Amino acid sequence: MRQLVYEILEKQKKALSLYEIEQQFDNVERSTIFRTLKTFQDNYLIHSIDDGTGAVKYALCDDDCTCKPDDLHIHFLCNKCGQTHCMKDMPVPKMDLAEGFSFENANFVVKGICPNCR
Amino acid sequence: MRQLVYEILEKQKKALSLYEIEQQFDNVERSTIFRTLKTFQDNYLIHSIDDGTGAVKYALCDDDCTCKPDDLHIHFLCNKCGQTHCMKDMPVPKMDLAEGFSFENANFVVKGICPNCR
DNA sequence: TAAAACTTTGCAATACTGTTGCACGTACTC
DNA sequence: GAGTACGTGCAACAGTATTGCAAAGTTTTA
Repeated sequence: MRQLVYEILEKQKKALSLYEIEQQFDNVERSTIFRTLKTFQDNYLIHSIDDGTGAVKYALCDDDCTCKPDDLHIHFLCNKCGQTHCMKDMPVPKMDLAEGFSFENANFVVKGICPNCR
Repeated sequence: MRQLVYEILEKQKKALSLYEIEQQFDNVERSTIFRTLKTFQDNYLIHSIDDGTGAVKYALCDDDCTCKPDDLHIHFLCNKCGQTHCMKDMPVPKMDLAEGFSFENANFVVKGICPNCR
């Protein structure tokens, strides 16, 4: 199961939701995939993205990814097809926060139209 | 009803979820507030923020806000108290997207600890 | 002013995603 | 072969968002 889920994520260049992964199988329970993804996440194999569509999406981490603030990159959500792309070469810019605010994490989702949908 | 909801949002400096607004009333239906907020949103009085907590939050727009890409600002979610602050003086940085991607909108949520929680 | 038209509200029900409890089955260990 | 650990599927539940419908309230119109 873990191998299969991993392969599905590997094949895709985009981030997939639990539901989308489920669709790739004939007869596998949501909960099974859910727990597989959770295992992956606990072991830093994947990262999850909340792109605001209501469904969390998952994508493989790079080999050297530690899922720490330094590794954060931007995600792109296409308003037309709903696909979420990892912009792994675009780090989330560091912001100078107002006095008293400390930085721990960030979520930067850019929305627009992807090349396939123009 | 609209006046009351507006006043609640006006009083708060942070963004409120549907549930939090509901708490401010004694006996008002979620759906009523929901539709009120929707009306506000349709008329560009408020903007909604999905900070990844699972509940969408709402905050008043500035007078001159058009809710267009130029008006986008950063939001800060405190990992301790869960409150979401509008950083209205911090615009979302413009990113040079890869070839073929067009920009329409963005959601930039910074997470950390707010001054009250340190 | 009374009827008609429209708006707002509350209740109930539903959708969707995520999450957990439990039982069964398989595989591994001794 | 008994015992243990793990993975899977089913069913149920949680939380938020959303909609249909009817009753109540408000405005318009003749």
